[in-house]
Amino acid sequence: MSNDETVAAGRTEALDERAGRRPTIYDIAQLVGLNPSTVSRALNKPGRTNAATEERIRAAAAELGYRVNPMARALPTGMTGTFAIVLPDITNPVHFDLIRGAEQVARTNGRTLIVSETEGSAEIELETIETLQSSVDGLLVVASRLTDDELAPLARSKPIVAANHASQSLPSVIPDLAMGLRQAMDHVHELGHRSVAYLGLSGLQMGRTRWDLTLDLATSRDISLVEIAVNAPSIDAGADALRRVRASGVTAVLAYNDLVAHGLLRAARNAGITIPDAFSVIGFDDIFSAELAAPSLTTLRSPLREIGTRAMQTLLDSDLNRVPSRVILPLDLVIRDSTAAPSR
Amino acid sequence: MSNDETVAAGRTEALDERAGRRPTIYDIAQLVGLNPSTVSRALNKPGRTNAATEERIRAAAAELGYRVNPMARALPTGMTGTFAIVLPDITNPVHFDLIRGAEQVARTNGRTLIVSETEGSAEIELETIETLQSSVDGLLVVASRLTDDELAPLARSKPIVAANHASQSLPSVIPDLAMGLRQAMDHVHELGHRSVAYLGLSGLQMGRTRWDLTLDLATSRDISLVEIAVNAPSIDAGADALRRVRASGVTAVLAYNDLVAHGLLRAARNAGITIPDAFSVIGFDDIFSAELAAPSLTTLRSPLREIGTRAMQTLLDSDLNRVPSRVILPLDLVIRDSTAAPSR
DNA sequence: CTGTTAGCGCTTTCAT
DNA sequence: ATGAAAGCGCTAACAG
Repeated sequence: MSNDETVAAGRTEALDERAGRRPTIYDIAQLVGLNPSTVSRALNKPGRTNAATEERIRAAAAELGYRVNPMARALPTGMTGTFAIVLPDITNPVHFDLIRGAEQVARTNGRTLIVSETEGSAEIELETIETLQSSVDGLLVVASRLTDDELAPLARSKPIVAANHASQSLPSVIPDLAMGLRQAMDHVHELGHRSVAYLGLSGLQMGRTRWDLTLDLATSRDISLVEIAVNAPSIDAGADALRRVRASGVTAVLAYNDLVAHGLLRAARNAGITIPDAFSVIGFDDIFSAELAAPSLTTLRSPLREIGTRAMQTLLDSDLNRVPSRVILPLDLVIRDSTAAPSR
Repeated sequence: MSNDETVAAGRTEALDERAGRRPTIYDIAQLVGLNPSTVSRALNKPGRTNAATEERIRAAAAELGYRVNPMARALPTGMTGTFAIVLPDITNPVHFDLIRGAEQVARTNGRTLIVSETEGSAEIELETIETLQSSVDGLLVVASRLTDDELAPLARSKPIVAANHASQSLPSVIPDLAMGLRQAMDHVHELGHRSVAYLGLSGLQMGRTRWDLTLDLATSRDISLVEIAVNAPSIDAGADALRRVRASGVTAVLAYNDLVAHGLLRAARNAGITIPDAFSVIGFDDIFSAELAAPSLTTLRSPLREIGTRAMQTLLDSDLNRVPSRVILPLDLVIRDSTAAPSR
């Protein structure tokens, strides 16, 4: 009889039909002779279906190499299983550790991480967040260029947590600046420095706070403080500042971050200036290159990775209408070779 | 009459109904009194709809703050507008520039980038790719731990391009190893070195190729070459190798990458050994810290960023059934202070 | 040029 | 415990 042939043809046809296509719960349902909704239940709500059928379904799923389609799931549930981290500049090593921490937590929780860069522009940041919002379950904004007033309304549709910068309206995870700066100031004070420069990005919110704190600490220690502006948190910007540092006559400088400090070190070396003889340098963050530099860099170690993990954790169990939490992580001074007693 | 009231009530109701919810094309359609499909057309296929209505629709969309839902779009089209980059270790600075390049190209093309780490495990990599596959339009695999045979079938459902490592079956973007290594060998040879160590990861495919190339180059220059294995492409692994390097009696070493070289430099410094007096060191990649190190590192500069951009471009205009392209980018030796003539 | 209709893959009531 | 049916937001024939 041609019965066999028909069956065989039917099978081949079915296989052909889904050639290339990834199997769906319909394919599984057909294979085990059940309804797709049962397959869905079996796969996602263990226990809410007969143990034996659940087994059959799982077996069929495995056989077909089935993977759930997150997009299709996102539509009815509104849950995408992915989070986004948006930051000004992927280049900055500071952000790497932070991304790494966030990614690790996301991954171990079965979530996916989208990384997006804003080039330090507020408009791009706004645009990015709005675009991403329907694709994610939440956002991590790092060193945001947006104001609290701009961020707050955005956070009403999907949770947003601020990482590495404070926020009134958002949950945030930040390093304890006051603690760190106090240690830095104590250190230079004990070494005998009385004239210090702060190499900062005056434009940013975090920059301002840091300056204010530093000024208070300096004043109370009878240290004179000058501000020298750098226009970017980068190596080159730090190198550019060398002339002004020298001109200022200070004996120690607190750099906005390690990149800026690296730039200063590099420029000094190229100019034949020896550090810490000419002046001491303290960085911020303790990126991996800090200890490799010549001289190795005294710096405030920011728990970047932990900031990333804590921020992602906060995001994972965040509840849209709950009072914003604030996590403040300790900051420690790592003393290396770029600081010493002033030579004059 | 209560007509006004009714209308007003209706309006408020409609507004209430979509409170919190992001507006959809249905909301726009309702607002302008047209069919959702017309809205879809107006927004996506400019020209295929009456100019006036298109304008009205765009205005309404803007008024409501409409944003397309990529998930919803992905379902019927199969296009998600996002790509994934999967790599062994986000920590590795080498990957940063690569990510940065890829992200930049993705973003300027309106695409989103998912970053995923595999911890250098082949199983995790496989799992990751399979999971991600339905969420993306293509994958970028960096320094894959999977074999060509494993990768090839995966690449049948969504395009995959290999970055920074060669592949037979996949389009790939790689640095010109032969060119780079030749320069490195010429450099040490000219300096007078005749006994060199290669500090490599013997497990990896790329590691093997590099070793083979290096061996050929050494042999033809009458340089004796020994292999010293490091178990990870990391600073610590490099530091661990110091004893073996010293024991080998070589006068120059080619490190697997800059991290390994950094580790060696650091260990040497800690042990009071001066480089390049004791032995010369050549790194690989030219990550940003290479020039900051003490001594600054002679290294093969890999066009990491360009590898990232070219790979993403390849992915963007990749066609599932086309012969895999291969882009080979030049590699240059950057001579700094970690290499010098042998002192013995 | 615009409307109708069906469907992408999955979840979720509501029945049975 | 399982099935039937509707719907998430959008696109894509196909009609008109």
